[in-house]
Amino acid sequence: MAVRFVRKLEKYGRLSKTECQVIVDVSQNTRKIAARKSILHEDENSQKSCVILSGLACRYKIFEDGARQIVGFLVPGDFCEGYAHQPEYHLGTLSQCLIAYLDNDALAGIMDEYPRISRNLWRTSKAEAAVLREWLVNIGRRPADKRVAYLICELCTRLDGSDVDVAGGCALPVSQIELADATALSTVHINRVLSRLRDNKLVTLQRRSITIKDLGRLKAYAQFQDAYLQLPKSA
Amino acid sequence: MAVRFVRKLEKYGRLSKTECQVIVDVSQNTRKIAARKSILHEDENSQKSCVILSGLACRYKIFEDGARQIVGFLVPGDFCEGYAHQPEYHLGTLSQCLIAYLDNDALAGIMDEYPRISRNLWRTSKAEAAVLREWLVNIGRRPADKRVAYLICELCTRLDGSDVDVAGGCALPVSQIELADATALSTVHINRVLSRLRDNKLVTLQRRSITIKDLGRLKAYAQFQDAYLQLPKSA
DNA sequence: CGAAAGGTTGAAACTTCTCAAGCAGGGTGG
DNA sequence: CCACCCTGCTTGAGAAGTTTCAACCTTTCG
Repeated sequence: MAVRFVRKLEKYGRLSKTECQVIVDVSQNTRKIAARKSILHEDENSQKSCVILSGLACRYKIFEDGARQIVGFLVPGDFCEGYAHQPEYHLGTLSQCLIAYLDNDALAGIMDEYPRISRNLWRTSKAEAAVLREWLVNIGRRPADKRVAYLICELCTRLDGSDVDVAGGCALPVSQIELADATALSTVHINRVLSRLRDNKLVTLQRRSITIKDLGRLKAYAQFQDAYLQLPKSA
Repeated sequence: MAVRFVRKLEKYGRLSKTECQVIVDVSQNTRKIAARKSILHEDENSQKSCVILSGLACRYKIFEDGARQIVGFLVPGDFCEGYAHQPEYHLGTLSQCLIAYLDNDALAGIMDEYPRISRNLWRTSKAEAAVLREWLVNIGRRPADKRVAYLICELCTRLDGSDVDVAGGCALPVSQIELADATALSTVHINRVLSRLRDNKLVTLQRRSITIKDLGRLKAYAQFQDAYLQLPKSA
């Protein structure tokens, strides 16, 4: 996740010509349906991995009582693997997505042939863990307003690092429900937080698009440091 | 982290004879000092990794205001890498530990020589991410009592999977302060939670040791499933 | 146009935190 | 050897943040 994989994608592109099964997953426009309709059910497809080529997706865990915790977003370029041992986790789309699937057996063969691939996958996984740590800290230690602001900073920064242009504003197909599930807050509270952030002229999130007047101010407010994302340009 | 590395440790053992610098880090008995005294400061030693051979350690992030969030515990056999891009993270001991340090340059050389190492490191990193996801869900979606119970289940299960014998009770050098920092609760609340768990005869945590009358009952209460730890025997 | 999903608002309840004070025990110095 | 001190644990009470419930509004989509 997290790390931009332009270079890596080229590699995967090379691989996909021979090994990958590229599938267009045209999910419904309705976000909720799209999110509920998972594209990688672990119990069914744990032997597959995928790369997000376009669109926005997320990983989430569903509890028996229906509660959901989103544990990460996936932007174009992100690699995502099935969790063989965690059937309660799913991968779902938040918008129309183009996704390249990759059979895990094929991946194993590729790693044998190209040793650098497994090293890159290690990097990928470490980057994902770095993001998870930040989410943990964010949910664990920050109050609601900064928590939401921080998540928005991360999403925008990662989108900006992929193919999306996030200057001042862009499409962000995330509903308040999904924001709530990602930040471990209730939807009602998310709503109040967003209106406060809007009143404070920090960020406006409406109609599936986001407007940030002053990204620097938002980052400062959220105490957001992008080093953990290990973006090429952040160095 | 998370995954038992008995087999892997043998490999590291082989490596350490030639490449690793094995250092005994005898931290003070006082837990707090030990925890505060980090053993891998990112700004200083980001080019080093290590393997915990014995004892209990943790990773944590410190905020400017002194708040701390523990993002993971390390039990014997766990591999731990420096975070070059996240200087606010540290690695600290919770008890006397024996730690093998490994220079990252040496590690890179080893990976060139033994391609399977990088694949194993990928596995390691994926296992760490799996644990982080569970922590995220735990902190995000579970009420305080179950949250603490869940963490205790994880710690005991992982310790049981390393060299420690956890039948009914064992040493657990974790203070209430550290539990609070790991579960994103206040120490006062941790105290009340622990006394409730004790009253309900689920778990007793006193004097640096833990007593569990009925582990199955505790796991059921915490809704703990150990599949994500990918223990050899859990299959 | 109607239905369904998501967004908005208010009020009450609940969980958790903060502040504050006191207790317990282990290690250290007199 | 004892007293002291420091750290961690315990307890109470009030405050704060967040959730829940419920109703209503708005937008989207068929």
